[in-house]
Amino acid sequence: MIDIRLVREQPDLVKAALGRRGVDPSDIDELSALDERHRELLARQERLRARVKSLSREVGMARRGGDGARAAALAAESRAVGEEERAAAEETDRVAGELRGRLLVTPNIPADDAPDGASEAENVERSRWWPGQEEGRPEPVPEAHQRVPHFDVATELGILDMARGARMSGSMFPLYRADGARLLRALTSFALERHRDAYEEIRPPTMVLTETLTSTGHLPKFADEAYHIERDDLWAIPTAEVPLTSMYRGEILEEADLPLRLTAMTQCFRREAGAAGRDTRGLLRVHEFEKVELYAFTTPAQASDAFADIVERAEDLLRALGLPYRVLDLCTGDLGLSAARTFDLEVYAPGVDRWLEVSSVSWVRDYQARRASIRYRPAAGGPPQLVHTLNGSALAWSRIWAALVEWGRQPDGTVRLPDALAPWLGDPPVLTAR
RNA sequence: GGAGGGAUGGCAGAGCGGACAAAUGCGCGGCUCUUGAAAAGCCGUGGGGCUCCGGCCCCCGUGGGUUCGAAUCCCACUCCCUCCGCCA
Repeated sequence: MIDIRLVREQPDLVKAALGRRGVDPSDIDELSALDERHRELLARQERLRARVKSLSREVGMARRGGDGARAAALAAESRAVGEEERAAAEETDRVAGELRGRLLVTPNIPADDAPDGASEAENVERSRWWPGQEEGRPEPVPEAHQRVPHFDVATELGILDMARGARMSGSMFPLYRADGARLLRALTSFALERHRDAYEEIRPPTMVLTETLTSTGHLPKFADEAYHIERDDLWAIPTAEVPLTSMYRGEILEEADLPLRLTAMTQCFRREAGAAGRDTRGLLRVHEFEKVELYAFTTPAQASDAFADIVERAEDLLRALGLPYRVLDLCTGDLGLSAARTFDLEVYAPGVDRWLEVSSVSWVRDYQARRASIRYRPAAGGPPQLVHTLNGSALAWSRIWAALVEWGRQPDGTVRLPDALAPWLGDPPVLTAR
């Protein structure tokens, strides 16, 4: 959530900032009006409440003083005021609920340096990398044997079985086999080991409460994108960001403990309701995939370093895997609801001839911390402050798997993988037919 | 799934209808004493909202209810602990 006080005190600033991402200024006016109405109602309710409390105290004193008649009269008056208060509270709650509902779907204020733009077409490419770039070699041109889509390579080798995955779960639920499954396992170990120096490894639950999914901003607005188990009212997580944010929900951290950095590999579940019919072949878009996430709770001052660190770690993995990639600075029109700034990392996959998003690193400022009430006690004293949260994938495996298989395909049809995976897949690491 | 116990501030733990944001201890911060430290003593120390800056209101797991008045009584739910059952 954005801070309602900012809306109250500097509505023009909020309108300008959110206008950059396409929010109608009248939405902000409505927020202001609801807020003002809410405060009026609250003040009225609290005056009544204070009256009830002071009358009740007098009842007690009168009774102890033996003045039964006076006590009865005061009690009657208090009861009347109490009824008035109950009615007032009902209206206050109604307006408060409406205000909260609006705030929950109001997007975050974009960072000043996030590029302006209306859609993904206006994202800005910040950098590009390919193997050998440091030695001055040109961008690689894929060979003919690398121009085979991963789903065909995988069928040849028997390492991915989408048809049988669909048999048990429906389409877009991949089933990896043999070396394909081993590759996935190797990637997770490879990444988690590399993050071990600074990030605590977590294995969180992957089914969460409604409140947990609301804290990150996925609810209420994007309920259609998530799987929901109705009987137990639990949601399948779309990313480890969701449980990790709630790890410290409602807590006050010590500044000395910040930045607090976590990493987690989890299954990620996405209904992809808005993309039905798109990218239905292979691994470009699936309902379930594995991803290693990096996460940080920081003070505001630590946030930009933490952001840079997550981006650097995602890039480091891609370089170690030898995959050509580019870094996109998302324009205001393409930012997710909670994000103030986001860098997407995309790898080029020669078989499908597409850039694939394999990481999205976001600085959320205090937007999720306010929803989740996660604060820190400043070392210098003073009241608790909201933390900043940052998250990023490093990395999402299904698309990495596809890119590795396409780039690594050799003329004989086997797949040569980067040496970085040798500890898990043999030296040299090669995927062969099942 | 069954039986029982529990949920209070950073932690431990009292409070069981009336000035309770809540004893006490620990922890933490400041001060005194001391060459310094320790010990001792004194003082302070939860969060949130609104405010005409005087204050006022809310928060004792969550949500309802009873009452003039609820941390305290009633109901429901959640979570934790112990035992039994079942189970990867």
